[in-house]
Amino acid sequence: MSNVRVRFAPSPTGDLHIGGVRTALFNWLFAKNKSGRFLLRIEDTDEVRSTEESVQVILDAMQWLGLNWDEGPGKEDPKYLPYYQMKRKEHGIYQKYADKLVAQGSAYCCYCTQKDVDEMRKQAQANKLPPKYSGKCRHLTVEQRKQEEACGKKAVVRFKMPDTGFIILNDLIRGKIEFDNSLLDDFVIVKANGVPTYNFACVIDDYLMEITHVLRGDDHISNTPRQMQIYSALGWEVPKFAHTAMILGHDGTRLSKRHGHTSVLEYRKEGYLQEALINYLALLGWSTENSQQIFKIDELVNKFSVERCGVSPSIFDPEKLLWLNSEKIRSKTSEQIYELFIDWLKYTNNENLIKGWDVELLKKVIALEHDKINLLKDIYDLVDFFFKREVDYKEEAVEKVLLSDKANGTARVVLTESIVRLRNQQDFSAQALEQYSRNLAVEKNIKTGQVFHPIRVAISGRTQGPSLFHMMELMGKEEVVKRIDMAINKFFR
RNA sequence: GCUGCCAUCGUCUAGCGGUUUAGGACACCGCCCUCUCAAGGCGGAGAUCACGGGUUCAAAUCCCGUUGGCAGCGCCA
Repeated sequence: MSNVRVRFAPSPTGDLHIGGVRTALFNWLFAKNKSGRFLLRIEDTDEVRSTEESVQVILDAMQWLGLNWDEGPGKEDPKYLPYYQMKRKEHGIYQKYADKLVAQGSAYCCYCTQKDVDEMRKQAQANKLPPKYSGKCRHLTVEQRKQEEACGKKAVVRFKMPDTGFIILNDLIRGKIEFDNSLLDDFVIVKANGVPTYNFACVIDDYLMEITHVLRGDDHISNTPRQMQIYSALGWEVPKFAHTAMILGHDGTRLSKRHGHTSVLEYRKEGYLQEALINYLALLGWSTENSQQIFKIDELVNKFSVERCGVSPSIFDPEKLLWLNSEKIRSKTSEQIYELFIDWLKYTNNENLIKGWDVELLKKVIALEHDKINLLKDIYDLVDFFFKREVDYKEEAVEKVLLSDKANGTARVVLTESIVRLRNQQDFSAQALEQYSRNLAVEKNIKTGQVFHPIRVAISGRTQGPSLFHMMELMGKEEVVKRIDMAINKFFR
């Protein structure tokens, strides 16, 4: 095992997003590829928006995706726990370092109100300067501080950014990026309520959890110089950073609700396979030399490298995801698809849909419809006519194949003849049935299609479906005859 | 406004100075297969490599600039 330690650190303020999954996936792949450890840390310092339910949803989603963590909630390592930031806060972890920074003069208490700060930012922006906090409270004397406290004001702790110099980030994906310190303001590291802010908690935890590599979206690039300054002030070694390009919606803007499904859960409900989502997301912002498209998870692990991550953002393409899903489904056995279908029904609370269905028959029908399944949710509509007592005759199909001028006469003859002859048909195998049908066509001097199609519609109610003769074989003589009879009664009486 | 990132077919991408009349994949179109629908096979269309300058014998590939897009600029993460 290497010493590589990476983490996925979601904030539990909603469902797990496509973008979040991609970040988690890259971290997971990186860890597996390097025989390192993948940790899950819950960044719940947003007391207003963080929820218990959201934590559970994220945990469930990660599990479903197979992005299992080596350390994190439920898999605590005594050396690094706890894995929830609010719990870590209760342990005084952040306060300790905030105090240290204040004591050594790298941070200070600030009593400015939200309003004051807004005003300063507006002012700066009006002067075409970057919106910065002015540093007003930087040099408060002990006296002045006491005075502010006496007024009942609660202080935030601000980090003192150097006024000069540059900080250089050597990004594993993008190379060298330079930041001008003077453009950055003294950002808050501890809020008035004593809770650490993201940039601070993140650094403290990454250090204490001995994170070696930080892989995250490039929307975090601008946070990096701030975080690096904290590492530096504390005399800590900076981890390696790798900023991946973001995933955008069809209009090229940051993926959000208005782009349709953004939550993993929605994809699960739609009947996407976990491996299809993983495979697709791996393709967004990462590629191999030969542009391979379809990967097994192990292959992904073996071939992944940050060096081959792209720098330009990519647009999420639902169509390609769908294609990958159908590919993954096609690569499974019908037994496996059956299992997945059952799991999906359970997950969506639809088990009653197939109540009373013959499981063995279902598996065989799935095999027959195999390459038409794009999503697990497609299966029901593809197979239900096998199991229903009453055939649901589609109006269009009946009109076109049974009743139209073109079909008129022959459809009726074919069905009435078939009902008698099929009843006496000894061999009900697909092969024999095909022979029977072809013979009938020759005998009546009509095209094979004029035999096949009416029978298809009579027994299934639709014009589309699996191989007719295999369908008949599976249904069995009794059912086929019954259905043809039903059709005759319905349309030719 | 400030700062940063990015720029190859509609989309995901290969490409790391000559092997490129720019390769693959999705989607699209056509043909074949065929009892329908799919799947599969074959083929097609689709990219003046954002633009403009350099560097070089040679540039999608290196450098500079321009434009455009996106992101960040919170006591959110």
